[in-house]
Amino acid sequence: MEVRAEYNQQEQLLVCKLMQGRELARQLETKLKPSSELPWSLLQQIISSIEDALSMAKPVEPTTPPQALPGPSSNSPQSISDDNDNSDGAERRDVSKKRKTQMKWTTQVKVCPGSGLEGPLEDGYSWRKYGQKDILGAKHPRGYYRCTHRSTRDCPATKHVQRSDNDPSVFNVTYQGKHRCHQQLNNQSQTPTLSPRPQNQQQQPQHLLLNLRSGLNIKAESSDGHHSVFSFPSTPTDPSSHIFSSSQSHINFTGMPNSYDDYFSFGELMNHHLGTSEPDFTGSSQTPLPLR
DNA sequence: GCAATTTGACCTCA
DNA sequence: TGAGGTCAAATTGC
Repeated sequence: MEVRAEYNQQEQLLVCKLMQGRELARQLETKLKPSSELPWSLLQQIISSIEDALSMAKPVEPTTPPQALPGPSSNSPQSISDDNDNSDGAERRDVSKKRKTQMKWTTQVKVCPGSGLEGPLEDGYSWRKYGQKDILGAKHPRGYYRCTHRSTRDCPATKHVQRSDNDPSVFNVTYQGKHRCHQQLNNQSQTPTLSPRPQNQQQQPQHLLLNLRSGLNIKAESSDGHHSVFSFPSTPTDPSSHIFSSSQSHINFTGMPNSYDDYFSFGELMNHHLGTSEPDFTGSSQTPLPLR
Protein backbone atom coordinates (compact mmCIF):
# COMPACT_ATOMS: atom_id res chain seq x y z
CA MET A 1 0.00 0.00 0.00
CA GLU A 2 2.65 2.45 1.12
CA VAL A 3 5.00 1.29 -1.57
CA ARG A 4 2.24 1.77 -4.07
CA ALA A 5 1.70 5.32 -2.89
CA GLU A 6 5.36 6.13 -3.23
CA TYR A 7 5.34 4.61 -6.64
CA ASN A 8 2.44 6.82 -7.55
CA GLN A 9 4.36 9.85 -6.44
CA GLN A 10 7.17 8.94 -8.74
CA GLU A 11 4.72 8.35 -11.53
CA GLN A 12 3.31 11.79 -10.92
CA LEU A 13 6.69 13.38 -11.05
CA LEU A 14 7.56 11.43 -14.14
CA VAL A 15 4.45 12.55 -15.91
CA CYS A 16 4.95 16.09 -14.67
CA LYS A 17 8.45 16.16 -16.04
CA LEU A 18 7.31 14.73 -19.33
CA MET A 19 4.57 17.25 -19.45
CA GLN A 20 7.06 20.04 -18.85
CA GLY A 21 9.07 18.77 -21.77
CA ARG A 22 6.02 18.64 -23.91
CA GLU A 23 5.03 22.16 -22.96
CA LEU A 24 8.49 23.47 -23.70
CA ALA A 25 8.54 21.69 -27.01
CA ARG A 26 5.20 23.12 -27.92
CA GLN A 27 6.25 26.59 -26.94
CA LEU A 28 9.24 26.13 -29.18
CA GLU A 29 7.00 24.73 -31.85
CA THR A 30 5.05 27.95 -31.95
CA LYS A 31 8.24 29.90 -32.39
CA LEU A 32 9.63 27.69 -35.11
CA LYS A 33 6.59 27.40 -37.27
CA PRO A 34 7.55 29.97 -39.85
CA SER A 35 11.15 28.89 -39.96
CA SER A 36 13.01 26.23 -41.87
CA GLU A 37 11.88 22.65 -42.20
CA LEU A 38 14.73 20.84 -40.48
CA PRO A 39 14.33 22.17 -36.93
CA TRP A 40 10.61 21.93 -37.39
CA SER A 41 10.69 18.24 -38.22
CA LEU A 42 13.16 17.57 -35.42
CA LEU A 43 10.89 19.30 -33.02
CA GLN A 44 7.97 17.24 -34.23
CA GLN A 45 9.99 14.13 -33.46
CA ILE A 46 10.77 15.41 -29.98
CA ILE A 47 7.11 16.07 -29.32
CA SER A 48 6.22 12.69 -30.71
CA SER A 49 8.73 11.01 -28.41
CA ILE A 50 7.36 12.83 -25.41
CA GLU A 51 3.83 11.88 -26.36
CA ASP A 52 4.94 8.26 -26.62
CA ALA A 53 6.55 8.44 -23.19
CA LEU A 54 3.39 9.90 -21.74
CA SER A 55 1.40 7.17 -23.42
CA MET A 56 3.59 4.61 -21.71
CA ALA A 57 2.79 6.18 -18.39
CA LYS A 58 -0.88 6.24 -19.21
CA PRO A 59 -1.81 2.59 -18.53
CA VAL A 60 -1.13 3.14 -14.86
CA GLU A 61 -3.89 5.63 -14.50
CA PRO A 62 -7.12 3.65 -14.87
CA THR A 63 -6.10 1.19 -12.19
CA THR A 64 -5.22 3.78 -9.57
CA PRO A 65 -8.40 5.22 -8.22
CA PRO A 66 -8.00 7.92 -5.59
CA GLN A 67 -9.05 5.72 -2.75
CA ALA A 68 -5.95 3.65 -3.23
CA LEU A 69 -3.90 6.66 -2.34
CA PRO A 70 -2.98 7.76 1.14
CA GLY A 71 -5.22 10.34 2.68
CA PRO A 72 -7.53 11.10 5.56
CA SER A 73 -10.44 9.33 4.00
CA SER A 74 -10.53 6.53 1.53
CA ASN A 75 -14.23 6.12 0.99
CA SER A 76 -14.94 8.15 -2.06
CA PRO A 77 -16.32 5.70 -4.53
CA GLN A 78 -17.93 8.34 -6.66
CA SER A 79 -14.59 9.88 -7.38
CA ILE A 80 -13.84 7.14 -9.85
CA SER A 81 -16.52 8.26 -12.16
CA ASP A 82 -15.94 11.85 -11.19
CA ASP A 83 -16.45 14.12 -14.12
CA ASN A 84 -17.36 11.37 -16.50
CA ASP A 85 -20.98 10.74 -15.82
CA ASN A 86 -22.60 13.90 -14.74
CA SER A 87 -25.57 13.24 -16.90
CA ASP A 88 -29.11 13.82 -15.81
CA GLY A 89 -31.12 11.67 -13.47
CA ALA A 90 -29.95 9.57 -10.59
CA GLU A 91 -26.30 9.66 -11.64
CA ARG A 92 -26.26 13.37 -11.16
CA ARG A 93 -26.86 13.12 -7.49
CA ASP A 94 -23.86 10.89 -7.00
CA VAL A 95 -21.48 13.02 -8.95
CA SER A 96 -22.41 16.43 -7.66
CA LYS A 97 -21.74 17.86 -4.26
CA LYS A 98 -18.57 15.92 -3.83
CA ARG A 99 -15.47 17.51 -2.46
CA LYS A 100 -11.76 17.17 -2.56
CA THR A 101 -11.29 14.20 -4.81
CA GLN A 102 -10.67 16.01 -8.06
CA MET A 103 -7.42 17.66 -8.78
CA LYS A 104 -7.65 21.38 -8.54
CA TRP A 105 -5.38 24.32 -8.88
CA THR A 106 -5.66 27.79 -7.51
CA THR A 107 -4.52 30.99 -9.07
CA GLN A 108 -4.15 34.23 -7.23
CA VAL A 109 -4.83 37.15 -9.47
CA LYS A 110 -4.45 40.73 -8.54
CA VAL A 111 -6.54 43.20 -10.42
CA CYS A 112 -6.17 46.89 -10.77
CA PRO A 113 -8.99 48.58 -8.86
CA GLY A 114 -9.30 51.22 -11.50
CA SER A 115 -9.52 48.82 -14.37
CA GLY A 116 -13.20 48.28 -14.00
CA LEU A 117 -12.61 44.53 -13.85
CA GLU A 118 -13.77 43.97 -10.37
CA GLY A 119 -15.78 40.86 -10.96
CA PRO A 120 -14.83 37.31 -11.79
CA LEU A 121 -11.74 37.24 -13.90
CA GLU A 122 -11.84 36.38 -17.52
CA ASP A 123 -9.70 33.37 -18.26
CA GLY A 124 -10.70 32.52 -21.77
CA TYR A 125 -13.51 30.15 -20.94
CA SER A 126 -17.16 30.79 -20.69
CA TRP A 127 -18.46 30.36 -17.16
CA ARG A 128 -21.90 30.38 -15.69
CA LYS A 129 -22.43 31.23 -12.07
CA TYR A 130 -24.42 28.63 -10.21
CA GLY A 131 -23.99 29.65 -6.62
CA GLN A 132 -22.57 31.96 -4.04
CA LYS A 133 -21.70 31.19 -0.50
CA ASP A 134 -20.46 33.02 2.53
CA ILE A 135 -17.37 31.26 3.74
CA LEU A 136 -16.65 31.00 7.41
CA GLY A 137 -13.95 33.42 8.41
CA ALA A 138 -13.87 35.09 5.04
CA LYS A 139 -14.96 38.63 4.54
CA HIS A 140 -16.15 38.09 1.02
CA PRO A 141 -18.50 35.46 -0.37
CA ARG A 142 -17.28 32.79 -2.73
CA GLY A 143 -18.79 32.57 -6.15
CA TYR A 144 -19.25 29.21 -7.82
CA TYR A 145 -19.01 28.88 -11.57
CA ARG A 146 -19.28 26.03 -14.01
CA CYS A 147 -18.54 25.85 -17.68
CA THR A 148 -21.36 27.23 -19.79
CA HIS A 149 -21.09 24.12 -21.96
CA ARG A 150 -21.69 21.75 -19.09
CA SER A 151 -25.02 20.63 -20.44
CA THR A 152 -24.43 20.97 -24.14
CA ARG A 153 -20.94 19.47 -24.28
CA ASP A 154 -20.80 17.61 -21.01
CA CYS A 155 -17.98 19.81 -19.80
CA PRO A 156 -17.28 19.17 -16.11
CA ALA A 157 -15.01 22.14 -15.46
CA THR A 158 -15.85 24.34 -12.52
CA LYS A 159 -14.18 27.12 -10.66
CA HIS A 160 -14.82 29.22 -7.62
CA VAL A 161 -13.71 32.76 -7.11
CA GLN A 162 -13.11 34.42 -3.82
CA ARG A 163 -11.77 37.83 -3.05
CA SER A 164 -8.83 37.84 -0.70
CA ASP A 165 -9.42 39.06 2.82
CA ASN A 166 -6.08 40.74 3.10
CA ASP A 167 -6.05 42.41 -0.26
CA PRO A 168 -9.44 43.07 -1.89
CA SER A 169 -7.74 43.51 -5.22
CA VAL A 170 -6.61 39.90 -5.13
CA PHE A 171 -8.89 37.09 -6.26
CA ASN A 172 -8.30 33.47 -5.46
CA VAL A 173 -9.58 31.43 -8.36
CA THR A 174 -9.74 27.68 -7.88
CA TYR A 175 -10.23 25.57 -10.97
CA GLN A 176 -11.50 22.04 -10.80
CA GLY A 177 -12.15 19.52 -13.52
CA LYS A 178 -11.06 19.44 -17.07
CA HIS A 179 -12.66 21.33 -19.91
CA ARG A 180 -14.20 19.08 -22.47
CA CYS A 181 -15.88 21.76 -24.49
CA HIS A 182 -12.74 22.82 -26.32
CA GLN A 183 -11.70 19.22 -27.00
CA GLN A 184 -14.70 18.70 -29.16
CA LEU A 185 -13.95 21.89 -30.97
CA ASN A 186 -10.39 20.80 -31.40
CA ASN A 187 -11.48 17.68 -33.14
CA GLN A 188 -13.20 19.82 -35.66
CA SER A 189 -10.30 22.14 -36.28
CA GLN A 190 -6.82 20.99 -35.50
CA THR A 191 -4.82 23.67 -33.75
CA PRO A 192 -2.47 21.63 -31.65
CA THR A 193 0.07 24.17 -30.58
CA LEU A 194 -1.92 26.87 -28.92
CA SER A 195 -4.42 26.65 -26.19
CA PRO A 196 -7.87 25.86 -27.42
CA ARG A 197 -10.63 28.38 -27.05
CA PRO A 198 -14.34 27.98 -26.78
CA GLN A 199 -16.11 28.93 -29.91
CA ASN A 200 -18.43 31.45 -28.42
CA GLN A 201 -15.78 33.19 -26.46
CA GLN A 202 -16.02 36.91 -26.80
CA GLN A 203 -13.58 38.18 -24.24
CA GLN A 204 -9.84 38.51 -24.38
CA PRO A 205 -8.05 35.81 -22.45
CA GLN A 206 -4.85 37.74 -22.85
CA HIS A 207 -5.89 39.74 -19.84
CA LEU A 208 -5.08 37.00 -17.46
CA LEU A 209 -2.28 35.82 -19.62
CA LEU A 210 -0.59 39.17 -19.37
CA ASN A 211 -1.20 39.14 -15.72
CA LEU A 212 0.36 35.75 -15.22
CA ARG A 213 3.32 36.08 -17.47
CA SER A 214 4.94 38.68 -15.30
CA GLY A 215 5.80 36.11 -12.69
CA LEU A 216 4.35 32.80 -11.79
CA ASN A 217 4.71 30.15 -9.18
CA ILE A 218 2.91 26.88 -9.51
CA LYS A 219 2.57 24.62 -6.58
CA ALA A 220 1.57 21.07 -7.30
CA GLU A 221 0.58 19.34 -4.13
CA SER A 222 -0.70 15.88 -3.43
CA SER A 223 -2.89 14.88 -0.55
CA ASP A 224 0.01 13.41 1.37
CA GLY A 225 1.94 16.63 1.42
CA HIS A 226 4.33 15.89 -1.35
CA HIS A 227 4.69 18.90 -3.54
CA SER A 228 6.65 20.28 -6.41
CA VAL A 229 7.21 23.87 -7.37
CA PHE A 230 7.60 25.20 -10.85
CA SER A 231 8.89 28.67 -11.47
CA PHE A 232 8.40 31.03 -14.33
CA PRO A 233 10.80 33.96 -14.20
CA SER A 234 9.65 37.42 -14.98
CA THR A 235 9.76 38.64 -18.51
CA PRO A 236 9.79 42.35 -19.15
CA THR A 237 6.56 43.53 -20.59
CA ASP A 238 5.08 46.84 -21.40
CA PRO A 239 3.13 47.94 -18.34
CA SER A 240 0.91 50.13 -20.40
CA SER A 241 -0.45 47.10 -22.19
CA HIS A 242 -1.59 45.48 -18.96
CA ILE A 243 -5.10 45.61 -17.85
CA PHE A 244 -4.20 44.03 -14.58
CA SER A 245 -1.48 45.57 -12.54
CA SER A 246 -0.12 42.60 -10.75
CA SER A 247 3.56 42.10 -10.37
CA GLN A 248 3.14 38.51 -9.40
CA SER A 249 0.63 35.77 -9.76
CA HIS A 250 0.43 32.51 -8.00
CA ILE A 251 -0.94 29.11 -8.78
CA ASN A 252 -1.49 26.36 -6.31
CA PHE A 253 -2.05 22.93 -7.68
CA THR A 254 -3.67 20.73 -5.09
CA GLY A 255 -5.20 17.32 -4.79
CA MET A 256 -4.09 14.01 -6.11
CA PRO A 257 -4.76 13.75 -9.82
CA ASN A 258 -7.36 11.23 -10.65
CA SER A 259 -6.12 10.51 -14.06
CA TYR A 260 -3.56 11.05 -16.68
CA ASP A 261 -5.93 13.50 -18.27
CA ASP A 262 -5.68 15.73 -15.24
CA TYR A 263 -2.08 16.38 -16.08
CA PHE A 264 -3.13 17.47 -19.49
CA SER A 265 -5.77 19.62 -18.00
CA PHE A 266 -2.99 21.30 -16.12
CA GLY A 267 -0.91 21.43 -19.25
CA GLU A 268 -3.72 23.08 -21.08
CA LEU A 269 -4.00 25.57 -18.29
CA MET A 270 -0.35 26.35 -18.66
CA ASN A 271 -0.66 26.67 -22.39
CA HIS A 272 -3.62 28.81 -21.86
CA HIS A 273 -2.08 31.15 -19.34
CA LEU A 274 1.31 31.37 -20.91
CA GLY A 275 0.11 31.73 -24.43
CA THR A 276 2.73 33.42 -26.50
CA SER A 277 4.99 34.36 -23.64
CA GLU A 278 8.37 32.82 -23.24
CA PRO A 279 8.29 30.83 -20.08
CA ASP A 280 11.19 29.01 -18.63
CA PHE A 281 9.24 26.04 -17.41
CA THR A 282 11.78 24.77 -14.96
CA GLY A 283 10.50 22.31 -12.46
CA SER A 284 12.02 21.54 -9.13
CA SER A 285 10.89 19.14 -6.52
CA GLN A 286 11.02 20.48 -3.01
CA THR A 287 10.44 17.10 -1.52
CA PRO A 288 13.03 14.50 -2.38
CA LEU A 289 11.69 11.56 -4.27
CA PRO A 290 11.27 8.52 -2.11
CA LEU A 291 13.70 5.84 -2.97
CA ARG A 292 12.42 2.44 -3.76
C1' DG B 1 -38.42 34.10 -24.85
C1' DC B 2 -34.10 32.77 -23.62
C1' DA B 3 -30.06 32.88 -20.92
C1' DA B 4 -27.69 34.41 -16.90
C1' DT B 5 -27.82 35.53 -12.06
C1' DT B 6 -29.54 35.35 -7.34
C1' DT B 7 -30.55 33.01 -3.32
C1' DG B 8 -32.52 29.80 -0.06
C1' DA B 9 -32.69 24.94 0.54
C1' DC B 10 -30.62 20.73 0.31
C1' DC B 11 -26.78 17.35 0.20
C1' DT B 12 -22.14 15.59 1.18
C1' DC B 13 -18.20 15.00 3.71
C1' DA B 14 -14.51 16.03 7.11
C1' DT C 1 -22.68 18.41 13.08
C1' DG C 2 -21.48 22.27 10.49
C1' DA C 3 -19.01 24.16 6.53
C1' DG C 4 -18.59 23.76 1.80
C1' DG C 5 -20.64 22.71 -2.55
C1' DT C 6 -24.67 22.20 -5.58
C1' DC C 7 -29.47 22.45 -6.99
C1' DA C 8 -33.32 24.72 -8.71
C1' DA C 9 -37.01 28.13 -8.49
C1' DA C 10 -37.44 32.97 -8.82
C1' DT C 11 -35.75 37.02 -10.68
C1' DT C 12 -33.42 39.96 -13.89
C1' DG C 13 -31.57 41.52 -18.25
C1' DC C 14 -31.07 41.50 -23.10
